[in-house]
Amino acid sequence: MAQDQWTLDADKFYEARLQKMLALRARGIEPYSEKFVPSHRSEEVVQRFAELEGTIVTVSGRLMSVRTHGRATFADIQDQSGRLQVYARADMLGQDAYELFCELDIGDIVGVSGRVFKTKKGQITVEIESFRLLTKSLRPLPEKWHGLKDVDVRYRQRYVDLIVNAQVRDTFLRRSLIIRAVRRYLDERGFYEFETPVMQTVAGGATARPFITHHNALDMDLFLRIATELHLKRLIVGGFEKVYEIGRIFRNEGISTKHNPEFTSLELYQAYADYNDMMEITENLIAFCAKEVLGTTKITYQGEEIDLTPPWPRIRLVDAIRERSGIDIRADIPDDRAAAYICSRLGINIDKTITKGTLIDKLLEVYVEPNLVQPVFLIDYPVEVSPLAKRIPHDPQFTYRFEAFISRREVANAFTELNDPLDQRERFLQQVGEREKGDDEAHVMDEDFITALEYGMPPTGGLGIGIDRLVMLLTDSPSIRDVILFPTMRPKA
RNA sequence: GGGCCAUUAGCUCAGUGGCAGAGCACCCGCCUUUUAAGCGGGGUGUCGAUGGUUCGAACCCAUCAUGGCCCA
Repeated sequence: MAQDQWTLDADKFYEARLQKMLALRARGIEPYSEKFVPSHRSEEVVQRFAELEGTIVTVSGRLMSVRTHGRATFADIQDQSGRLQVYARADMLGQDAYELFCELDIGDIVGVSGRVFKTKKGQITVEIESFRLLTKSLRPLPEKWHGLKDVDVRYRQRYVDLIVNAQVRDTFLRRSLIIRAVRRYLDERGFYEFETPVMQTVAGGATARPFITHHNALDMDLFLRIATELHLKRLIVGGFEKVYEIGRIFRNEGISTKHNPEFTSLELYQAYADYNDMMEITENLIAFCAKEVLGTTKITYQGEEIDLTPPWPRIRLVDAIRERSGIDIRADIPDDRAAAYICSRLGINIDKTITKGTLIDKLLEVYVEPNLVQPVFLIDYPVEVSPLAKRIPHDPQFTYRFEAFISRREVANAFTELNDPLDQRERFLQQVGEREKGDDEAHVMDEDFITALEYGMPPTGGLGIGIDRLVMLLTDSPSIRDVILFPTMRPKA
């Protein structure tokens, strides 16, 4: 790393800029200036040209391109809202100031004041009367036509990506707006946002491998959370009735276009509700976000039209699997032995131990998911794969659980929460059994959570939504790395 | 974990065994309403790294590194 830095520092472009910066300072021009107060954003100057024409405005931003014509120069400055053309004339600024302006480099951050006008070609422009260098840039920006494409550099140096790729800037602004919309939707409906521990002695609430860290003073290992579920339900036990958390989750799994080791989830819990209420929240919340950010519930994702308008159809998981694969979960897979038989019959390969649960996951993945383009709720999941969901009383091998799918991807997972402490213990023990059989993603025992349930948790509906996947959907992004600012990367050699 | 592909100038990319290339960026000169401004001049490089083959390697081989796509 130090070597890398040294190599960069030896860079010829850097050297030239550094000398330029030092020369400015020697002349009494501070290259890292202080507070500067613009009167308008560049976008405003363009949008409100009719009223601003002829008036003096002050704008600030990064110099993105320069067109010099001898005694006059055009340049584009870019602030968060966009780009604005500015125009510097020697006769207006005076010889010294004009020459100083010409010494600016692309990438420098400047503040300018001047009169708003329109050029012969109709370009809205600010004719500079005064300007100040606010920050000298010592590194050259990528070129103006093709921008920055190298994904390795784009992710590692996202700041450069954000400077030169307007599309990327737009995606992350939308991400922020989507999360704002989620909060607004929930806050307006009486939900309270809480924060629960990221470091836990037991990482539960999902089936996934956790990251391990170490607390020195206590000399003990801690796990980074894989879900917010069990703590939020403790809050329901504690008497809060509508709670949610938008937070970072960590899962020690592979990295792909759909998986980043750290990602953001929304989980919410509502006392005295059930999974039907969660379905309503899911479809309305996602439709609300789409409307807030895109102005419509009819979106295009990777070339496919998707209509998010509620209500979304509800299909029982058993029916979906039977319809697509011909396998009837109830009749054909009574136990793990039957599951193994089905696997060999269908030629399905499962890299984990074949159980009823893993086979159902596989059938879902292979036969059902590829067809789920339009939003749909698959409901009533088998108890084996749903250790925290309440059983359906008249059909106890199944639970009040659903997953919402859009564009072949799971975007929400929810259930009527299991609040029977005895059944919960039984389910945990079942999971511990799976773990002992070698499934290191099986759920762990959490005695304190059971104790909480023993104090009594009201009937409750709970919902989890993957924020990153939602953002991918609403920004038409093919990879999760397009919606995570600083995705996990190996260090550059 | 496996397969395939990529890595050449600041950026985007050509270059498949014989002097290291283009456009933009950058540097120098000219140019007062341009806008992928224009005109003239200049190549600024550890060809990802390390070995090997060869008279000679950016190019062929091996290993490694990072990234991408597909599979598990």
